[in-house]
Amino acid sequence: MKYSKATDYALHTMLFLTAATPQKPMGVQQLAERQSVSPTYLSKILTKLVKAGMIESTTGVNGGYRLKRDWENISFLDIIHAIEGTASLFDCSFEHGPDCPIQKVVLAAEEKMEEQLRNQKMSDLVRNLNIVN
Amino acid sequence: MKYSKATDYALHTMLFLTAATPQKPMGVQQLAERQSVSPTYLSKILTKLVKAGMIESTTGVNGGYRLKRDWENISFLDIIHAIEGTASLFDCSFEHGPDCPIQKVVLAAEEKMEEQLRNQKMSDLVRNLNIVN
DNA sequence: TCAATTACGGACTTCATGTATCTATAATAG
DNA sequence: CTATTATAGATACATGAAGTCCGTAATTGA
Repeated sequence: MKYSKATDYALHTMLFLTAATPQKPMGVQQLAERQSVSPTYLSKILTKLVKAGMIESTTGVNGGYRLKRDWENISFLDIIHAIEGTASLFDCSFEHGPDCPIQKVVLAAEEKMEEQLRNQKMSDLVRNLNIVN
Repeated sequence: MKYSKATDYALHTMLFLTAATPQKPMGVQQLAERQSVSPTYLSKILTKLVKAGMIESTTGVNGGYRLKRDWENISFLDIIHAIEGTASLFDCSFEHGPDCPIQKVVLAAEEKMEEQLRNQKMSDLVRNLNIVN
């Protein structure tokens, strides 16, 4: 069980955009080069972030991706959910009613992890960084 | 990102064995029927638990699987690690030194989840159950 | 108006892994 | 010796991740 590389790309891109906070949008070309990933693939990932409302995109010359207002409140969990989906990481496939005791335990543990990821904002992380990336 | 069905099978089997605590070992045949899974497949899963030292197996007639001593201290995390492995669920594939701030955040969150799973013993769960499975 | 630039979306390929089955082997009880 | 049971290897299949290719749409600047 692992988070996908797409999540890795998304988190790093968001960290960079948060640290940069440029007026001008940044093209996927430059963003892709920083992570040694193909632009078209990264584009697909960033489109998910756009649809989740975290960033906005503009086409045409000088277009690209830029943080939206409220960017200071974007958490790790927001980004991860946008890429991985919001399904819980355990589904009891056994037939013993709706409340499986095992399911309850695992989901409670997962909730602890999500609580941490929800409390950690990207903007907080940038604030504590000297070197960027 | 999801826990595998194998983990689901392993957790349920361990819960059942813990609740049953039989003198006689229980054959994979019966264990498999309870979960509607093929015996040979479940066998492969249980072999992992054997190698992890949680249960022991005996071949031949009246053979099967049985809990080992110290079974009262087996945690959810022990079982999950035996099946899924112990690798962390996030690896930064970016090139910026050994300490990636993103990695640190995600791993700290994962540690919170593992802490819960480590504290929850199977035997504790059984103690609070009226109906078994 | 035209051309260059940029994001978006669909189809597709490739590869790794989970899930599962089948069969042969080894060990043990009676 | 035979039946029963776990173990291990080979194999097959489905699914999803990772990534590519190409056509379309929108926008800017000349």
